[in-house]
Amino acid sequence: MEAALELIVEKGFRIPMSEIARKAEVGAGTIYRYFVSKDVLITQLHQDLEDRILQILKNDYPTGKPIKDRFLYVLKEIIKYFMANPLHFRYMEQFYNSPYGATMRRDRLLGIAKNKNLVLDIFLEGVERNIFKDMPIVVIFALAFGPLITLIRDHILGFIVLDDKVISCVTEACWDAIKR
Amino acid sequence: MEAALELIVEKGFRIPMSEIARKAEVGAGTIYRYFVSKDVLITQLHQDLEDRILQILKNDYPTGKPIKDRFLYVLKEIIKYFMANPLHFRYMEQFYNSPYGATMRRDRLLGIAKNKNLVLDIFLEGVERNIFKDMPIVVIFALAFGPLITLIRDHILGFIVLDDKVISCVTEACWDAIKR
Amino acid sequence: MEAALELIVEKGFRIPMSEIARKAEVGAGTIYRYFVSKDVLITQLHQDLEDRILQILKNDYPTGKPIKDRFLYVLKEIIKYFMANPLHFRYMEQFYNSPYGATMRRDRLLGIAKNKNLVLDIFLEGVERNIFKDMPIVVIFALAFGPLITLIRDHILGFIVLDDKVISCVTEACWDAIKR
Amino acid sequence: MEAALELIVEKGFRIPMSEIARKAEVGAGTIYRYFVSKDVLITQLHQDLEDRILQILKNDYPTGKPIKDRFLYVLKEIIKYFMANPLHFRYMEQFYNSPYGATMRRDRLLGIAKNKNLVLDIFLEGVERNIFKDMPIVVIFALAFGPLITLIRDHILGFIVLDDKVISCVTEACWDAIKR
DNA sequence: GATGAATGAGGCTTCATTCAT
DNA sequence: CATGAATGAAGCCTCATTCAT
Repeated sequence: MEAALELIVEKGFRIPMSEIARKAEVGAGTIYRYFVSKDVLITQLHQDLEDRILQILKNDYPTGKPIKDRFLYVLKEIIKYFMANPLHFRYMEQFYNSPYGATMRRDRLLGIAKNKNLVLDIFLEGVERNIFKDMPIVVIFALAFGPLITLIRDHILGFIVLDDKVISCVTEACWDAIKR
Repeated sequence: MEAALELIVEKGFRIPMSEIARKAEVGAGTIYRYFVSKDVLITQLHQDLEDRILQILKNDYPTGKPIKDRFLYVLKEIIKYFMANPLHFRYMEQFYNSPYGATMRRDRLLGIAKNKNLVLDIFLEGVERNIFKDMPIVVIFALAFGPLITLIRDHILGFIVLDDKVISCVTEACWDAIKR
Repeated sequence: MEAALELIVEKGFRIPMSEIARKAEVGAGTIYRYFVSKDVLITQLHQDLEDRILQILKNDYPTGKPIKDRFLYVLKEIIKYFMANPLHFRYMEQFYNSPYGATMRRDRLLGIAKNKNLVLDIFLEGVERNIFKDMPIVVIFALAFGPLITLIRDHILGFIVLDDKVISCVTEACWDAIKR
Repeated sequence: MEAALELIVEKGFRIPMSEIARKAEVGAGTIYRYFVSKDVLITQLHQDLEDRILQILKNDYPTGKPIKDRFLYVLKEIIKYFMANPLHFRYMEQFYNSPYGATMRRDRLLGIAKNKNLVLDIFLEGVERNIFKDMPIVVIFALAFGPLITLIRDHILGFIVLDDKVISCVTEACWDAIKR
């Protein structure tokens, strides 16, 4: 999976299985003992990455703290995760914008929708308590997470250095965008 | 190109040339009289779409109006364009997140960076005059356009209806995110 | 199909498509313009052979002649056809005794069951008019055609020369086996 | 061998060795401690089945009885054996009509030719004493055993029920076919 | 002696591209 | 200029066989 991750990020899903095998230093057939097909490998890899991110978000989640704290925690954690794992980000991006991700096709890009106990709750609470602007949840989502994706990509491509100061600014700005 | 656009949006770049030819009701070889290769067809198609969007932004551009007016104009125009041409949006998304778009790989997703006379000017002006927050231009970009991408996708997928009211709310929220 | 026939008879269904292509002096992909898959090629080839045999049986069929004449005509015609086309016989044999033929799996080996207007009629008439022994049609079939298969194979393998005299003897013997 | 028999009958020789191993509840490599290769396994299995049939024919063989008794004995014994062991019949059929059986390719289908002391003797005696029609031994073979094969297959496929009465009829009919 | 994970040659099939008509 | 049949390189996957444990 490591080899697949690296090669797919570098060359796209068209990478031949044989090349993945070579990079992983195993025989071509060996892969098929663990993944029924190329499609399954690709989907599985996505699943794994998503699970990992969700796990990270759950660790140290500041349950009970004010809503703004929790919101900023999630944003920062996601930014930090993808800064530390740029390959994961690039993989997710490719996956969602390809026929492979076409089936799920939700804005689960950051594993958000699935993680109902954490992120979704923040938004529901924010809307109910009139802390957020009066907009559909989906729009709140877009305002809060949309910039992150663009920004992380820019960081990975080297167009910007995301230091703590910038991260603080940006996450605060996202808060500004959705707060009433 | 019309046939290619529709098929690629539906099935991805893996669509065979022969199928594009069939949909276009021409012979398989005919395509090669107009495009040297499949790659060229795909790139050309992207180029065409990008040019069209830029052209639209230039029409009725409110030169001379206040910066906020110009900012909102650009955002709304982009939203309206992609709402009217969902295939174009989906194509662009696929293109950028694939090895085809890997060479340019700038955040030219909306043809913005290229259009230096319009959009970039707005941001430069906003930063210089201390209207915007004190952040790198790239970050301003992300805050302003990131949500749009997510939102347009949601609209195309049917998760939300973008009526004039929502559009106004969102674009205003983007303004909130970047304004000081 | 000619190339496939010869190679399959010689080496079995395991023959690679690439080899069939080479023998047919076409590119490997060309076959797939005419047959969706190897399975289809194999099944189609069987179908064609069967149709040809049925066609031959219909030519010069002695309608109206006594039942014994018609019976002997069919047997002899089949023997003569396969003597003239040994590859066809060998192909049919392989086909029926393989998973390919498993779906039909009837004793249509000689295209008999299908040809309801000719052969089946003979048997039905023979049983009704008490000319044949009092046995199920299926058994009559077996007695009449079973020996042919064995015999034709022996002839093809060179164990016996089927001249007109032997053919007459054998077909008469088949008649003896079923007549009351 | 049991597992191989069942699987090959069901799915043909293309069945993977690994599947045979699984059905036999042994490791994939274990098979190779008893059979050098897949080909050897397949051939050996055939050999075993053939030997078993020959053995059965020898038991209770009515040596010394009239030729017709001995003839009918052999036919009935074969029918009974394959009715009791339909898998064996199907295996033999597949084997002979495949490249595996191509090397022997004699009409040893029922292990007859090999069993010179029993079956062949009957035919030689019948011809010599002018009890049978004046035809080559091979033809006599075909007339006597050809129908059996067809009939047993029909029985296994469920097209007919071979009760004692039908068996008697058929074997008598075979006798009619070859007797002068 | 048994195991079963690993191997990699080889098979089927796809499809971008060519070129004779 | 259009056509579409032909091509064959290249990709995915299978499976007989091996061998370290």
